[in-house]
Amino acid sequence: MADINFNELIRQSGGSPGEAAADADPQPPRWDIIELLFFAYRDFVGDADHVLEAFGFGRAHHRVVHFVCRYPGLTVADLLDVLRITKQSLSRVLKQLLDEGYIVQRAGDSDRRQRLLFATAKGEALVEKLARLQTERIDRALRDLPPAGAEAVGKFLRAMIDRDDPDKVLQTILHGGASAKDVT
Amino acid sequence: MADINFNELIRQSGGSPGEAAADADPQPPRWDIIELLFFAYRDFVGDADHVLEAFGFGRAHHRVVHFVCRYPGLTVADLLDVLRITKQSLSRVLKQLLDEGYIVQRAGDSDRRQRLLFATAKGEALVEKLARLQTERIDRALRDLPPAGAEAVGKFLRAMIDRDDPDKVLQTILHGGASAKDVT
DNA sequence: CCTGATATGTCAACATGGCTGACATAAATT
DNA sequence: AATTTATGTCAGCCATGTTGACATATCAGG
Repeated sequence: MADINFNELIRQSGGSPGEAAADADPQPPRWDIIELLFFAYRDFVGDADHVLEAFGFGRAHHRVVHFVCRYPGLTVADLLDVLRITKQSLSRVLKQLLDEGYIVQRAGDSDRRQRLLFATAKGEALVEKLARLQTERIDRALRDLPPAGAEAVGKFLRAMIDRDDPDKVLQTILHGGASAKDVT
Repeated sequence: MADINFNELIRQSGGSPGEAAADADPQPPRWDIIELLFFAYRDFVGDADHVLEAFGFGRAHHRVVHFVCRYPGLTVADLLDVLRITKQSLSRVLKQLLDEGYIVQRAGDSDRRQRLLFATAKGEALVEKLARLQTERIDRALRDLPPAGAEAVGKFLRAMIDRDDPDKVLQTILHGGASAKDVT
């Protein structure tokens, strides 16, 4: 293995000292948070990856069945807004999930062009299995924090999300509170 | 657009009530955090994506040049550990970054088989440009938190990362503190 | 009722960035 | 001298994103 001593090699926080020399470093890069986000998210989604592999699915399938399960009656258009992918990309994974009985469609009530999507019991079971894994990791990470700390984490994550052009699901998450029915 | 009322459709937190009926719901899924992580990370990396596109690069290039810039002298093997990809995948993007002058190689001192990687000024400029964008988002999100809140976010992210089989870079991040030289 | 807009589905082609397997070279190690 | 290690490279496959074009069903308005 390589024998580098990283502790001597880490780039120091200050910028290269050949610039204007007095620009007061407006916003020193948050190297720590940037990298922690990378590693944390990698391991977070990694939990699900192993299980998904056994089902012959990928992350794309997880995202689709997750949001359909969580927001029953979601239309295809809504799902496209949430995932921000093209309908061609969606249709590939959605078709598999439909064929294999993880999701069912129903024509819309007021608009019969729409396909309302619902997770089957099979789909719900998969989503819950995956969520359980990820929840374990989250609980473990929140366990050592005071209640105010856990609250801060939620606030932080919300504040990291773009406010402009939020889709309906995102609106619900940001404003409705996860088990909402108390939105005006 | 679809006219679903999400507030009526959100799946309630409790599980399906057809089970053992008295298993006390060991760990209710953290739907909120799971979804916030998805959206937050999507927007977080989205910042960089637009800039990268202008350079003809993708996320893979960003990760490589980022870690090389941050940990100068990183070997190829170390980089593979950090990114957890195969050398074939790495070589594709690494070659481009070398050809276009964002990164340079040098033979190792003690082991001349190794290729120590260093970011050029051009590479550093790109990394800092991207880090500045992401830092703005992070600062914005931390701004409204008390100091204890920001600390909680860091702790949370660290605790979300797998401890087993950590590579050297990760060791440094988790234990060395971002500007470390005080590790025994 | 006809017309145009909308919601969805589908075909074809392509790009990125993962992967495996096989093999080559140079340098270190034994 | 033989083996192992660090790296590079070729060839091909897979998952998942993209664009463009086009078909169908349905809604909505004159």
